[in-house]
Amino acid sequence: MTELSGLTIEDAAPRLGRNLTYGLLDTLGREIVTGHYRATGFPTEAELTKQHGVSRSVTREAVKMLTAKGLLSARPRQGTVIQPTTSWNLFDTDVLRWLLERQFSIELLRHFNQLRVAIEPEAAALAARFASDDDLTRIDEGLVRMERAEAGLEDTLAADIAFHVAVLRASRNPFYAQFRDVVVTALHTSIRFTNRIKGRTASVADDDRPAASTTST
Amino acid sequence: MTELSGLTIEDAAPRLGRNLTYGLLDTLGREIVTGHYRATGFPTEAELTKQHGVSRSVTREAVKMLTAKGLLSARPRQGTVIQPTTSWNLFDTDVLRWLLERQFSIELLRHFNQLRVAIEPEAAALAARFASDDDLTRIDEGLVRMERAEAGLEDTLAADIAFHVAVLRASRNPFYAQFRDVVVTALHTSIRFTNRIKGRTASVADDDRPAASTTST
DNA sequence: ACACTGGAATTATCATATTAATGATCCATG
DNA sequence: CATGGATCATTAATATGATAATTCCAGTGT
Repeated sequence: MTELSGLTIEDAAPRLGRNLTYGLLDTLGREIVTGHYRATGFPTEAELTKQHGVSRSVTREAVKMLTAKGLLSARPRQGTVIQPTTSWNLFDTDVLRWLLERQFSIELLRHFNQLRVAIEPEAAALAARFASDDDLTRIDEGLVRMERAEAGLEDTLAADIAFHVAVLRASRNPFYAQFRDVVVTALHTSIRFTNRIKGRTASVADDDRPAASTTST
Repeated sequence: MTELSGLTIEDAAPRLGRNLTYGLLDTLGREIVTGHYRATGFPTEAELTKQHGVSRSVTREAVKMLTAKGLLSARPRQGTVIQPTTSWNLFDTDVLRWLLERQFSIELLRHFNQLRVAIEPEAAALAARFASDDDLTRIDEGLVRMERAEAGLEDTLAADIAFHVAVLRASRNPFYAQFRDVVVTALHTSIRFTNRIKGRTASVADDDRPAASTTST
């Protein structure tokens, strides 16, 4: 279901089990965001190695990656502790995916859409000023695909993503472009876990306007 | 100069030399963003340990953290390679700081302000709807401090940061709140490297408007 | 040309030992 | 009783050596 293989998004797919370290990273990330350690506190390095049957190298490197993403903090004697959610990097696609894949993610998705409301119109405005010919081509292709999707000829989600990604990229602003992976992750994850996304088709009409003004320049 | 100790921002200060791993992380991060390895390519794990005189553990963990931030990618036989800038996580405060501390950061700062233009008004709008009493108190305090700063009684930058952080927090949206550390890092870094920021005082008038409407609810 | 195979380079993993940092405890001293 | 300092225990940090897994490249045969 939801055929997406034809897209250029497969590189965004996180090879979870690429090796032991990434596997442990994914497992621990999920457990942290789902509150698995709320009562017990996060285990020590030694306990982790024993529980997961991996070497200390793997454990330490996974913990270091989680530290880099803002989820953990390690100090001698104190052990490894989970950081408050405010310091988690929500714009890290791994963190965002873990958060969206758990339950109670509906509210997070609502918050994310509150962000898109601010980002995407401004991105479209920037795109209108700075987009290159290639950027405009990509936006047009996205529009065509969305029309085809409306007619049932293509996957709606894939077309939606392609269009929004094209606009973000066309802004020629690295901070806006950064939202590319975030948007892909959010839409991708949300559709996989809630196949009944309401209100998305309604927003297509809004998306049409700034894009049309962009392509007309 | 620019007394900032009175703020609650000191926890955002990155203890660079906390240990060997973080020291190497910082060194390598800086070198990567400044293009130090553009010609040679990134060294192998073995070369890094030799060049920096640290153990493989330290090297591997620093590389793993840079991988988590999107700057590197490591595979057997291929070695460790620098990722295209589009995959760097700009909303990671380390990455952002490295980018801003190098030369040519003026354009990045301009792009960042293009982002703030989209974020902050919407954050203020959300704050007007959802801010708690404590949030409003913090916003008012920020306004008072900005007035005092205008009169030369307090550091302008510190007051500016305090106000904007208060608004972002009051939005009650984790994605907007996430920009807290980013804004702090950007303003903090930019002022340290360019003591002659033009146009900042001019923007105070703009900031006043949405905030006033917020506090009046 | 083309598929296959072996070797070499590099990261990945495991294991163990030692060092450093830090919170807790205990004790001497006032 | 309080208090400051020495000591101890715990945990992450660092170092090192060995082995495995991955994958690019060159050669080899067809």
